This record gives sequence, C-alpha cells and structure tokens, in this order.
Amino acid sequence: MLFSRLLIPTLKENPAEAEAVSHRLLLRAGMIRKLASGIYNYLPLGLRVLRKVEGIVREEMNRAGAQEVLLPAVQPAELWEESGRWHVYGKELLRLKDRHSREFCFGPTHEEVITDLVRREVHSYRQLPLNLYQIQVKFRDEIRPRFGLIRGREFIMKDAYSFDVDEAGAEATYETMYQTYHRIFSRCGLEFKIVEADTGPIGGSFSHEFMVLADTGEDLLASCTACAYGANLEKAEALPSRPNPMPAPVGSAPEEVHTPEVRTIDEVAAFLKVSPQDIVKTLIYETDRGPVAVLIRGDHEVNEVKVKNLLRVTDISLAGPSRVEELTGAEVGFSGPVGLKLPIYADHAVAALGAFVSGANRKDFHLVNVNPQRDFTITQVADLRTVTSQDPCPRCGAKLTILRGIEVGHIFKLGLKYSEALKATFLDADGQEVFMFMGCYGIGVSRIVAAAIEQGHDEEGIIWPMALAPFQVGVVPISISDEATWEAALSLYEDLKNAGVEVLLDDRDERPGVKFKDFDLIGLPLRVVIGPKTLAQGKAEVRHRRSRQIALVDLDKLLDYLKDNIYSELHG
RNA sequence: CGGGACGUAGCGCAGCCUGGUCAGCGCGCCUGCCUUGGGAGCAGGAGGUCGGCGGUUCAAAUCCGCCCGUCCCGACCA
Repeated sequence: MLFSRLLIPTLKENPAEAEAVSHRLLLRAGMIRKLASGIYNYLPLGLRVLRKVEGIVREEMNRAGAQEVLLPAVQPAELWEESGRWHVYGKELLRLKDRHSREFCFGPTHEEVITDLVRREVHSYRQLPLNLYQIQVKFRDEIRPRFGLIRGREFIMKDAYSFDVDEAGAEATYETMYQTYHRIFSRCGLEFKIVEADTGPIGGSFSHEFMVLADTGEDLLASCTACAYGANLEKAEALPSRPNPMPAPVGSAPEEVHTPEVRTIDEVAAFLKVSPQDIVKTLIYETDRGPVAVLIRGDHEVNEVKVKNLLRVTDISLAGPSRVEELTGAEVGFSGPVGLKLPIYADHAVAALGAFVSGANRKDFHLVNVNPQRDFTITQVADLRTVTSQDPCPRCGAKLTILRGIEVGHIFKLGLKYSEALKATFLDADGQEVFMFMGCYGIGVSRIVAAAIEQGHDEEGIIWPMALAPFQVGVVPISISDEATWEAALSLYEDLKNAGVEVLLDDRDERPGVKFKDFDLIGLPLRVVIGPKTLAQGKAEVRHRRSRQIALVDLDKLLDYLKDNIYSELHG
C-alpha cells in the first residue's frame, strides 16, 4: 500500500483525552478515533491490526475444532427473561425497544442466544460435543469506560460456547480451550499469566483468566515466585495464619477504654500503643439476606468477593452511617463484635488472635482483651481477606508477588446453569433426556490490540510484534524526487508485494525526518531506507524497530533478508 | 453513582481571577518559492456559534445558574 493513499492521520502531540500509553499511541498513530465515550472508529491501520488478531484467533479456534457462527447483536428480551438475567444484569445492559415497543437489548454476551439455537437444533448425543464461536461487536454500557480500547463500551469479542454430553466431556473441552488460548496469546507476542478467577455473575464452577502483564492493568493478581500458582487477587487464597503471640493473657476480661474521637485503625493503634494486627475491624454489610458483620484483622483488607461467595449473595455493600448506628448502637468507627446481634463472619486471622482490640459499640470507647468465642460467638470462620505480598503461596508456601494485568481472555466452566434455565437437553445413548454441559470462553479481541501496545512501545511510538503489525515492512525513500532513489524503492516495494510481504511504501513528498518519525510511531517491525548514499554502495539500510539495530544489506540480498526476518519472527 | 479536573480553529494550548483593542500562539491544512538522512526556512492564505441554554450588565470567552460532553480516582468486566 502507498502511504499517501491511506488515511493515517498521525498526531505530533498527545491528545488531551488520552492517559494510558496504548490509548495515546493508538490515537497518535492514526489507528483509532473516538466517536463517543468508550466508542471508537477503527481507521485503516487500526483495522489491519484488529484483523491480524482475529486471524490468529480464528485459526487457533478452528484448529481446536470449534466452528464459527455469527449471532445477532440485537437480542429479544424474552430470552433474557427466560435465563433470569433481564432483571439481574443491571444498567450495563443496553436495552432498546423496536417500533412495536417490543423489548430488546444489544448483546453484551451471547449465552442466551447460543443456548436457544442449540436447544432447537441439537437433540442427540450423536451431535455432541459442539463448540461454537463468533467474533463480533459487543456492547456493555460500562460504568466507566477508560483507557481507549482497554475498556470500551463497544468492543470486539471472540466468544465461544461449548456443549458436552457430560461433565468429563466439558472438562476435556475446557482443557482444550485452555491450551488454545495459550497458543493464541503466545502467537500474539504477548507476555501473559494464567490465573484462577472468580466466576462472577456469569456463574459456573471454575474459571481461568489470561492476563497480559502491564502497569496500566486494571486487575491485580497474586503470582507465586516459585510454583505455577496464580490467581486474581479477588480469588487468591489466604492461608490461615498462626496465632499471634503478642496479645495480653487470654484470661482477663474485655475492658472498655475511653478513646475519644479515635476511629480509624491507625488512630486506635497510635492511641492504645498497639500494632494494627492486634486490632480487629468490624465491618457491617448489607446483603440481600440481611445485615452481617465481618471481622478482619486491622492490617488486612476485606475481600468482598469472598464475602459474597461465602454468603451466597449477589450483592453486598457497606452499611451507611445511620444504618451502622441503628445496628450497633454507636457511630461508625466504634463497631465491635461483643454484644452485637448480627451474624458474625470472621477471617481466619481474627479467629487465630488470642486477645484483641475492637470497637465497644459505644461512641468514643474501644474494648481491649477481647477473645474470640469467649466474648462473642463467631457464626463462621472463613478466608475473607485479600492476600498481600506478605502472604505465602497457598500451594507451595513460597513468596507471592502482586502484579498488574489486563484481562484478555477468560474461560468458564458453566455447567448446567444456562442449559437448565433454557432447557437445552438431548437424548443420551440410553434414551434419557439430559441437560447439556456448557462452557464459555471469551477473548477481548480489540483489547488485545491495546494490550500489545502496553507491552510493546518506547518513547518514539508503538513496537508491534510481527504477528500483529499492520504491515511487516515499511519502505522509505529518502527523496521521491531523486529518480534513482524512487525507482529503487518502487522496485523493492513491487518485489516485496510479489513475495507476499505486507509492505507500506512511503511515497509522500516529505522530508526524511517526518517519515522516520511517523514510522517509529506506527511501529512496523522492519523499515527499509533507500537513499543515494547507500544506493551508491549497492546497499540499503534495514532498521529493526524493536532493537533499533540497523543492518546495511546488499540490494540483491534484501528481499531474502527481509523474508527471513519476517519468517523467523513469526515462527521462531 | 460518589470524589476531582476540563471544554477557546483539525490537534496542543494562552486569555477568564481583575468584564471593554482578546479572537490570540504553536503545530497541522491550502498556494508559491526553497529544501531533502531524524518532525527545515521564507512569503501569502483559509479556518472559530469561545460546549449549549438562560441570567447579570451599557458591554460577557471572562461573572452567576442550569444542562450537555470529556477525562482521571473508587464499586463492574473481555
């Protein structure tokens, strides 16, 4: 392609609206433009990258035996009512009405539609297993779209849904998808980490997330420095800690201490001259099953996902100030478990304490020498806190690190959730009608584009991996008015095209500096500069974007040199 | 939805506090000359309802109110 004929509106300066690296560079490199918050146009260069990702995803999904379909973006409300999600999904679901006032939504995901399709068309175990996928636009009316393509409201997703005759089959499919995802992200040139994940509202029994490691990642994950253990921070298990040797003798009774205006853990610790780990915070939560108290050691953070899962509720929120007063008899900051008439859920670390400090449920007072079970009853002890880098790996005991990641893929074992709700059954070999075992597998295709930039860039611009680059080679003639230079560039361009290389020829009448800057910005892996100086020696200059290394190559060896480099980066 | 910031030419910004020679700068764009190995130079030129509506005032980009939009920090997710 000729540079002058492509719409590549590069920007010299950073757009004010963009903060994240990938967002800035996608805009500056002329790959995307914003239409509305979280909604973007893909320009020619951006679309080429997107197509590269799609191509890899398609190849690997097909290789794994999945079949491509294309489902509608607009879905009737009835299906969502049937699955129960019409009323559960919330504001994130973009709801619409047609001219007859019939209700629809713009699909944020397609479990309902696919299950409906399969229940109509599949009736025998002989037709199973089945794995169907599509690559399509999704819309989720996100609370806060951000970072350009990383969290858009409209985005491109590959979603796959599998149907198996039994749990063992479903697990085999899950394993296949696990391996397939590994291949996909490896081919995309991404450095990623596979972690255990909470299943969230999609439901199901277990799942893994594929995380691209990057500072701008919105997710935190715990990763073992020794073994393969990795988990989303909201899922990562905290091992029960050993009893704390510090506190006062277990024998003495709780004692009220006057602590005027002393509310936070730090304030209490300073005032009573104890360490935060000798204090227990009592958090009052509202749930759809009524209010509960959660006990967490002062130096720990509550993990609301774990609380939700333990209580088997879909929503929890911290009780407001007036509600706390109503339930505990004291202002926020003085809650404690002693005398509290609520179900009390304690983290392991709290139960392991000998005696601790807590609120007294009386304004300006705290209790010291509080003992679990002796002074109050714990409804249940569980893992309710978020792990820290101080925690040991739950598998091997080695050190954990906390990393940031961008979730680019997520695989779920769904089980029977949707097949039961939508009655997707088949007849097994014994003529019994049974529910299909389902799994679902998502990849954020447009998000991969952004994630690749987060991992591949420098001060000058994007550094694409060969597999995702919009063009593999850029050809830059120093001057298009110097005939020999232009002829040599054009001839190389034709040769490369004929050899099947994706090449961009900069035919613009610009000064060399302008072209170099633009090529650094758009990040093609290989750049060939044709100029009078090197031409006189029968050579051309090849610059590798990532390493910035420059090679002077004989003109007659140039084509092979480029082809070899492309091949080795794609397949080496 | 809570907290913070912003909205002036395609992009980046100044001007606003202290209302009146404030419609300005840089980049980009168009024409011509010149130049060609890391975003050149000269000359000429096009382009703006100062986010919108309303109010105060002799007078509003500037002060006030409401609304819209955008971004950043927290609860959702590929």
